[in-house]
Amino acid sequence: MKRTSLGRVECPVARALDEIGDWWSLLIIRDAFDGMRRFSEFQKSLGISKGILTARLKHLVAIDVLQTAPISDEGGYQEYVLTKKGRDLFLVTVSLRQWAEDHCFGKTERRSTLMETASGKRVPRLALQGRDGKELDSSMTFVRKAADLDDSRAPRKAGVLRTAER
Amino acid sequence: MKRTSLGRVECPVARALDEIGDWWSLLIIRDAFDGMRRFSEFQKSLGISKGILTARLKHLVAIDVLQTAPISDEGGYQEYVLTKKGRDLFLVTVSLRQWAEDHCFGKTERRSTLMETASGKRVPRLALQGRDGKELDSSMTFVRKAADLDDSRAPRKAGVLRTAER
DNA sequence: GTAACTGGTTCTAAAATAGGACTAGACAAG
DNA sequence: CTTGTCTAGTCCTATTTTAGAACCAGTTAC
Repeated sequence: MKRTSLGRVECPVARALDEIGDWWSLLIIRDAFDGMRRFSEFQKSLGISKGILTARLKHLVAIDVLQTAPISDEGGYQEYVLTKKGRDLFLVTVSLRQWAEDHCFGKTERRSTLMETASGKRVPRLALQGRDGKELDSSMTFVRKAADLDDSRAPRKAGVLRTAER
Repeated sequence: MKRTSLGRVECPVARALDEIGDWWSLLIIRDAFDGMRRFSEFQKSLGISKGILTARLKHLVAIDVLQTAPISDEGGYQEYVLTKKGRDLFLVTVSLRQWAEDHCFGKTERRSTLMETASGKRVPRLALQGRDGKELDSSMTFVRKAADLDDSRAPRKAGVLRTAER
């Protein structure tokens, strides 16, 4: 009973999770953003078992999120660095970080914070701007299935999104 | 050897993944954004086993991402709707979606697309704006550990982030 | 009333994980 | 160049999680 693969599904969210949605990948990527490069650095930071870390790093290299590079000239150890594809996960980590800051910490709990180097201040809120410049939320969008290419103004199939008030 | 918990870690990314970083949660949330509410809708859409779906829904209700509501007046079936905490995951799904659109599809592969209801056009790119209004990338930020509260201009501890060119 | 559907629970087998023991090659000191 | 330590893994076992199917009680449809 192999874990079901989402690699060939048409929903991009599912494909993303198929590649980096496992328990450890995004934490490894977060550490890579934080400057870590060596096997032992990741292992120490995450407290992950070596077997799992080996498998995860191999997978991330295989899907071109990380790349190996010789650590000095020829022959010695190697390190893992983010590729462009890996660096492009930055906004994913930022969105997760901001969500957790809002919802997963008690008022008095300490947390690490993402800072802007230039200003020395906290990074501003991530926001999705619509065509008119105003902020978009989920109720102002819908998903067009790949099959509906000729029907670009189709409303959300299931009707109005119903949500809880709080 | 229980899966290691990240619930009490100080890094918000880790806490977020502790709550919703498992194999199915974000897909359930994606479907909820897409208007799904009933157990059977989720089960059909995801092709997930009922036992797992039951566990995942219970967990999402327990952490207040979803909420149950009676489907008609008293006694009948119930449905699952997003709470505010759940709706606030919108940008997480958008960032994952845009990343996968860029990196996980062949040129000719069909994909579903997130559309803006007002304009009928595709939702614009998500962008993180710095204090000066310019777009921020990972190299222009650093993580301030909770312990360094009094040291807000500390540079990234591990030095310059090294990445692969491509 | 009966048939089908909904929303589960329970079972088994397979896969993934944690944690530790072990090891080949790199590197450092003398 | 010899010894000792470090690095980056591999391999093993016990436990946990997952997939998939069977089963079941209450609800709705006919």
